[in-house]
Amino acid sequence: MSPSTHDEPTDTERYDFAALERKWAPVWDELKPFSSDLDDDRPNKYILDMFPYPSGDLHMGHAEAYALGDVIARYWRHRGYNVLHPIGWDSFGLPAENAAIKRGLDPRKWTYDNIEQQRVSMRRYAASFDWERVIHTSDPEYYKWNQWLFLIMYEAGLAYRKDSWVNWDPVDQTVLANEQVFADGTSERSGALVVKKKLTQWYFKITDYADRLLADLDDLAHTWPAKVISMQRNWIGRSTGADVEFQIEGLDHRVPVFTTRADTLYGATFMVVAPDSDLAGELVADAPADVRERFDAYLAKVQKSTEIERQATDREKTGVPLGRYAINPVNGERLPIWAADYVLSDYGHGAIMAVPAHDQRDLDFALTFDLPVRVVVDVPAELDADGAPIDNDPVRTGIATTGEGRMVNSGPIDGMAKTEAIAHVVAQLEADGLGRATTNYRLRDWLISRQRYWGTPIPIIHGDDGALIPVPFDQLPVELPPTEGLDLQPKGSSPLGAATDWVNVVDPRDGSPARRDPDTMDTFVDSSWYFLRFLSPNDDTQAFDPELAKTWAPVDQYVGGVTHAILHLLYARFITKVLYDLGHVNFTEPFSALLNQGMVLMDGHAMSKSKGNVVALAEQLDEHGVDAVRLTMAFAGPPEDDVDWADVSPAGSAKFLARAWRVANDVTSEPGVDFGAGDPALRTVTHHFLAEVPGLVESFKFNVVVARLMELVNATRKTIDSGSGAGDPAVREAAEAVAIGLDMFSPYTAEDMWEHLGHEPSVALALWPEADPALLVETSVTAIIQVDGKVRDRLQVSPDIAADELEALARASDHVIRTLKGRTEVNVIVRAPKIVNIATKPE
RNA sequence: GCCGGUGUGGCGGAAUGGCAGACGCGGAGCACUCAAAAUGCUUUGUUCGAAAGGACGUGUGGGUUCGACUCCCACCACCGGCACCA
Repeated sequence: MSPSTHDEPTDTERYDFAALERKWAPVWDELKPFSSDLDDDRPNKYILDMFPYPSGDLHMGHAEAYALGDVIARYWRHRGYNVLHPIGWDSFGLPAENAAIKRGLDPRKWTYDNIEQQRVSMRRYAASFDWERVIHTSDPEYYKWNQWLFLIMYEAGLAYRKDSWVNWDPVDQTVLANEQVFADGTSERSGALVVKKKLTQWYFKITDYADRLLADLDDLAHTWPAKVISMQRNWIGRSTGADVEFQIEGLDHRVPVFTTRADTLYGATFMVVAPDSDLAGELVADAPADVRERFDAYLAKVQKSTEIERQATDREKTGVPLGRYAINPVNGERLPIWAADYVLSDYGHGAIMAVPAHDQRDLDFALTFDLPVRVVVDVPAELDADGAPIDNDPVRTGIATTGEGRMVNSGPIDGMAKTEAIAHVVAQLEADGLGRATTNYRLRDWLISRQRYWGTPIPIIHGDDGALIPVPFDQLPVELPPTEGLDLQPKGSSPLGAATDWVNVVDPRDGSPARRDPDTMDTFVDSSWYFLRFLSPNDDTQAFDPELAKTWAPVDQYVGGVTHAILHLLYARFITKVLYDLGHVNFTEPFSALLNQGMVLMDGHAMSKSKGNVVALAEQLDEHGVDAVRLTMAFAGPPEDDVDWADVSPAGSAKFLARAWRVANDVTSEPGVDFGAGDPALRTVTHHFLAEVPGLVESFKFNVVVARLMELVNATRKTIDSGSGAGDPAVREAAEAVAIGLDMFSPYTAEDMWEHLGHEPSVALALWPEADPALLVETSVTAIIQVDGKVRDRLQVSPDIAADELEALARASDHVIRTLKGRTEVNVIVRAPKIVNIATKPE
């Protein structure tokens, strides 16, 4: 039988989530309960969800993130805070451009159509965003300020051009920042294998900030996930050591190398330079033809190899001798110089001193090419099962010794331990002007140029003499030209270069012909400061209002996925420090606290079309309702854990919502009734709930909050059905607490309950009721009676029972008497009123 | 290899050093129903026992403590980051 032929009750006794959504969405549209006036006198909270990229409609991942962020935003409103909870779109970027190319459309259309679709879905999803502060990074009114940011950084020397080996995505036909290349050498965007190209590009000088980006992580250690902190530390990759300068025979300047093991300097037996470094070229410049040919052939081979091949760790060492010699500054020894690709041109100085005895890479190389190995650290040998020392000679074992030991074969530092030896060598080098203590970073400067259309034009004009001329501030924005007549097809250079009318300009200095920079900025520039734009989204005189930034920024709580652990979060931290240094903001970190939500999985796997396990959000919403889906996201577990949709029950959530809703329906007492006359047992449950939930929300234990809501609903149901009944004021008090608490998770249901309880919308604006301390005092507690730490009895006692009285009660327990039989007491612990523990031993 | 995190019922998960398994899913039974759906009630860690009542139990092995899921040490497994970075 089809359900539609049923005689369904049409009255209000039936919970109908779809009807609630239809009923309340228009009321909220009218009421605008989440529009924020930044000037009222309540305390501030800035709650920010990472803004989405408009790729199609919202999916389950968005649903989780926005459900969790909304719990926090709604919570602080209930606590009486003035909450700023804005939303916008990160709407520049490659997917729009690629989709446009595929369909022959303008990327604008694809982008803004998707934004509209997502906007409609978000409103249905009832995320409590302030819809009057929406920003799109692809609006000229927004990206104008990207250009402003670029220009102030250029003036400060923090934006610069250099010719360097860069990561090139052969599919998207653009360069990428280091952060956008995965460890396996593939592009974060297209998945293509990234190749190296030598190009002149724009960079932001993030390396100048490496130390501060690292040090300030300490301040975030308690409010950011440990995982993100650790990933950023790894990425910055600080390494302390020393620069050592080597004289090269026949060269008029010394060559520095970086080492973390200055103590092993006496063990250096050769030097290696990166084949693609300028130094290598210089060293072979006037080499004999045979050396030169070998080197050129090697360099060509290295440049053809992919990042993956180069990084294979068990790869055979390769290299060529350059026929040149370096002089060891501490003992004057001549060290042959080789070129080998295990040395990287863009780390340290692109050259190393090789100490094969104590560095595995150098040892592998030395053994391959039969170079000398000299032990300078006497590392005590480990003992085998019979107590005999195990041979640890690097040449015989092929294993470099890296442990602690005493220096040998090292002249004046013989006998010293590592730390002392390093200090001694560095001090000597400094005294001789041949070296110094220094620090290196894995972090590289941020490459921001992109050879694509759909991004912020770089506001620079190239004079025909090669001069770089910043576009004057009053001529911003440099707007993107229309796509008509432009071929957006990726071809290795920016499509903007072909927009003749746009790219050809006059040199502001003398009126001669000049060209605009044809590249656009990495879209991570857009998102590195957007949190400031929300404070004054329509300001056309400045990027953001510095006064509002003082009171509202940094963001109190940022919510988003761990995918941006390095990329976006590192860039935003960097740009914030730049804005601080340039006097635009008075803080140095953009996000005071960070919550990473987990992923939504299906059957143990990330959802993907190829796996065929995609759960459609729209279908879930239609089947279970917005409120049930949001509640399910929060109840599934700790927010930072992944949610497997196969393991959770939106139907169960809907069932609970119906139960909660019926409780409010059943209430018969009038609004404003004196709760004091209500059933004390239920009131105690309610006030424990009111007291406990704030701490739970503030420590992100949303799943426990939902459990507490369920307990409160169950207790209320029980009071209605088999206790003092629906007219008890305590039932109303409990139902009101449920409505306010439930608003954080399931606002439609909560709003309807609130109305049934005789209140005006919106429940979202209702203040959290204060817990009455008098009701939190227990009149009777359960004391645990243990023998040898095992529970033997439970006694209901007064909370202020005296210790000796409790002990006496415990000893009177049958269970205790029985257990003590045949044992001798050795100790008694009494912690009244909670516990008595009698420790015994056998007689 | 280095760094970080996590290990609790059939499942998702609770638990300021003090009742392990809250809350829910799933299962079983019952009520309502001609029947079903919906709803409600009971029950549900393993194991011995007819029951009363025991024993065991939070990855493994130690330790601290009257008392350890919780603190310390060592190890194992899984997840994540970095890795030819000198």
